[in-house]
Amino acid sequence: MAPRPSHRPYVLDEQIGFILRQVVQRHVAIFDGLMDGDLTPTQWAALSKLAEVGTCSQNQLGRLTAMDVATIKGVIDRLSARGLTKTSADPDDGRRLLVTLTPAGRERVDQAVSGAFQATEDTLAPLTPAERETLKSLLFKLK
Amino acid sequence: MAPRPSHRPYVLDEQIGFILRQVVQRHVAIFDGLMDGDLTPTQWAALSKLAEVGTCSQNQLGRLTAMDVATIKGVIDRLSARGLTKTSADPDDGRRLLVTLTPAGRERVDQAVSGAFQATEDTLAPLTPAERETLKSLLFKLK
DNA sequence: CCATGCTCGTTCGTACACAAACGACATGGC
DNA sequence: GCCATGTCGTTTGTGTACGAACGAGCATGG
Repeated sequence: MAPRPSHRPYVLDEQIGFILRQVVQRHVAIFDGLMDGDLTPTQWAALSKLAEVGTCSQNQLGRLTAMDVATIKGVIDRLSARGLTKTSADPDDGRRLLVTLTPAGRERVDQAVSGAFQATEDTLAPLTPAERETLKSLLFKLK
Repeated sequence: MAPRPSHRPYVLDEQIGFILRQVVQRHVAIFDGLMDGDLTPTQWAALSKLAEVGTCSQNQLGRLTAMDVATIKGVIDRLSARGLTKTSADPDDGRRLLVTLTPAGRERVDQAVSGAFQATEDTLAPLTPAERETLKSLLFKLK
């Protein structure tokens, strides 16, 4: 008797997690190249979401951008240090820290939008429009 | 004249980078849950690749696992500190640092393989087999 | 046999990412 | 009015991730 005809071998390069990591790496590299290297994808997520929804609490912004409380804090600290965002206490709730885009922040957003679109475009460049839709709908199911 | 009928709005949640980040987050969470929390996806990549190819140089291992030289160094340092890998100078090339799986490392790999398969399985659970193949082939083009 | 240029590994600095533990505050139910 | 519960933000610790600068070793051309 053969000792269990076997498990198929584990091939790292076929695993979805490993593939995803590489796709993200490529995307981040493209993104950084288009942003004069002064806005990371994470920082851009926070800024653009803030432009989209207006002032909101720090934790709320974290939820909207899929960031941990500790992560969003660091991101907002860095953006505020650069004068792109500003925080203030919520008069209605002593726990909340309200985050707002400064005028400089709004300007940076306006100026960065086209690069952000381009980053999506360049990342998806190897795919046809139909493939892009397919990919997005499949990834949505895995969120 | 209308001031340029407009840019479509930038909606963060539709951008491939933002979606990818969330998919990776979910995958990593699944992976960590299946590994007794003591092997990260990155550490597993290094270990399993080492099991696959046998001893190799540190930078080479980094290339095989899509890690920066600085990143692979940190990963190997931590794995070696835990006794799962071992490094030694290459007698044939004074620059190279050879990395090897220790017996304990090999044992940990054997014991972790099923969890690694399961992580892939659970991550892809929302998709049909056909969709999984489609997704993988699309992602491959974006690597 | 030596200069040039490449690769190897290290170090430093910055930026996510998350768990866990903590104190402050808000709110609903009693 | 008060307590239980839950939310908000902070801090600490660990682990990726990458650019940039560095020194050392190797290999090739001249």
